[in-house]
Amino acid sequence: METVIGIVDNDDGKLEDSRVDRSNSALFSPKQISNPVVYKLVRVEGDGRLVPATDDEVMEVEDFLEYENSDMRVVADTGQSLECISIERSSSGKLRLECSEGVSQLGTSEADLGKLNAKFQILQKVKQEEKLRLSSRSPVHSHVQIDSQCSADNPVISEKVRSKNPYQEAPSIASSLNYSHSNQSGSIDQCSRPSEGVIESGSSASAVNSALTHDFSMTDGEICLDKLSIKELHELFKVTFGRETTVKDKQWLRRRIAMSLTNSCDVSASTFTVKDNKITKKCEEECSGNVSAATVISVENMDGEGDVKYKDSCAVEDCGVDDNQVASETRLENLNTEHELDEDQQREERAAKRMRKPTKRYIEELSENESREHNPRSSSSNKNTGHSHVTPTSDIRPAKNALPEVRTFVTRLDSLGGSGVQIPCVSRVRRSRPRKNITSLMKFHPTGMVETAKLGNKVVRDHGSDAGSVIQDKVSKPSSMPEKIHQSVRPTESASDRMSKSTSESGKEKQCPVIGTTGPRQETKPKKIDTSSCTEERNIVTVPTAKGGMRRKHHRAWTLVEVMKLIDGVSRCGPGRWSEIKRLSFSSHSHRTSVDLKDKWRNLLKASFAPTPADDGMNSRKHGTAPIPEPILVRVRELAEINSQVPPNFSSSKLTTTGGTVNMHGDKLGYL
DNA sequence: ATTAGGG
DNA sequence: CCCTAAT
Repeated sequence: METVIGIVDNDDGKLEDSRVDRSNSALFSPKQISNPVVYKLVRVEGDGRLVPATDDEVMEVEDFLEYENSDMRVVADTGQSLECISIERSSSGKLRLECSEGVSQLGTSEADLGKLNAKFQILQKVKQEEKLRLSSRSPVHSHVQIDSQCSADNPVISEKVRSKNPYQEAPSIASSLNYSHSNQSGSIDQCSRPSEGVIESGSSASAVNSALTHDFSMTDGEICLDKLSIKELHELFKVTFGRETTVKDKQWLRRRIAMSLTNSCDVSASTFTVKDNKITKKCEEECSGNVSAATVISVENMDGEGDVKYKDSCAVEDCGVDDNQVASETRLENLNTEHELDEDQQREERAAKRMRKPTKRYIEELSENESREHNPRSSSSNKNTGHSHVTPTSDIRPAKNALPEVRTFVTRLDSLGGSGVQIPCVSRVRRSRPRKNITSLMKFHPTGMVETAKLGNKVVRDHGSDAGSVIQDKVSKPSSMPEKIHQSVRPTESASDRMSKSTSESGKEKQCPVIGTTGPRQETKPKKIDTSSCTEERNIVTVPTAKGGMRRKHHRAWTLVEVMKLIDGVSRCGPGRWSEIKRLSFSSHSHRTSVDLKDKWRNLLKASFAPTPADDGMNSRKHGTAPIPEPILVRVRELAEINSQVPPNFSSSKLTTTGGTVNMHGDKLGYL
């Protein structure tokens, strides 16, 4: 059996990584290849086609894999968010899903996961037993809805899924994992393709998958979590998210944890609806049937009224529509709240209680949250609270060809134009450059100026709050201002700015053409959501500009990993070839333009030659700016010398101190 | 479009 | 980081 993994980059479907068989052979050891499960990286086109990766793409992946130490793991770099989602098969044959925020943090995440895994392994047993019981007791609904992409292009898959024998034991359940991340990170679709005996050969892998997935979200997970005391939940939470929580709502905690553990998407509605025995069971079954079901569900809800679909996908006969609705809603709510976990339990609790119709935006956020643990997203959620339905920025319309229903497709009401035209929205892309707009408005429309100015201020404030306290942002965002304004201003500040820059404005706003009604299968790609926004939205500071305008300054601290990559790149391509380096070493990190690289290098140079960076220590760098390890500086120095980039002033004085390494290139040393 | 430099 | 001039 073959598993195809496609990673689609959010931005207009340009795919970030992809690989095909050949790459497999190159990257993996023979024995791994012989493994029944073969991971194939392909690019998923917007229309859902799977296209073999190009060499270029493969290279990118390789680069990435390098990082990951070549576990049998495929990592999809979301680019902007640096989110990594990997599916790894451990030696034990257990499949594990990982989601980490960034490469640099990978280690940590893994560790955490490891802990979690350990903790949950115990539970697994229980789970399995339970599963067996369940399966024998009631037939699992095999029909699962598959992600549109997969289903569209790979009918086989769906078929296979369907064919899966419900009565089989858990282990033999063939499941196709479908992860669709609507968020920026793009989506990862994993479809298992039954080339041959799906059930036999595939079963092992699939079983693993399902087991894995089920761990937390499913029955067992549920149950387990259910049984944990608050304290334990807190502990778990801490382990999971690396921070404490004050929330006392068990349910909430459970959901959070489950989501996180399952890589979010997988958390099925059941997770949330635990209370109801019935539901739980149903869910379990459903879950066991297919992980993707959950995902699908969420997507559907996004649509606005995805209930119908949910039903479809949810094979469980017991499930009442209401239940489903509730479940999904709840879930969404959670997602929504997620990002703000940090401190206010108040808000959290409130959110948990509140039930409101899911917005598309929520979904986006959800996905974002999933990928990135929590990210206090600026306000968007709150704003929407008021008028939940229309999300100015954009809506995601999952193309689910699978469903006949036309109405499922999401459309966005373009209030901006006031035209009231429904536009199927593809992705949330910058509609226009806010900054520019504002300025231009100010300049040209004296009348509008007031309003605009106000907006500007508000925006500024928002940003400030972003940087400062998230809470405030949310709470204080009355959003009394006309929605329109919000739209024009806020939306976008999202990341698109940078994204467009670095990613090549490919997407430049591809606003979807107005299409009255589209078939379900429409071309729009659900995935392209720019999740980056969340990433980018953080740390945005507005600084006054001489001209009276305000410019936004994003600050993303350079991680050690990035620095190392940079250095590596410089050593490979030489300084000055920033775009090259960008391509080589930073293809995955969408932000960080070549200019950024250059700047960083400049800084590094400065730092490396600066008066003994190390010694005084705390004095100079207490800010929390990591001191940049000597070795790295040394490396920089070396490179600088090699390229005769030695800063004017400090030519050699410090070099001597650095030690032998430098001397290798000796000619540079004045002393010699 | 990419670079180098200044701010 | 952002911006701009120079290539």
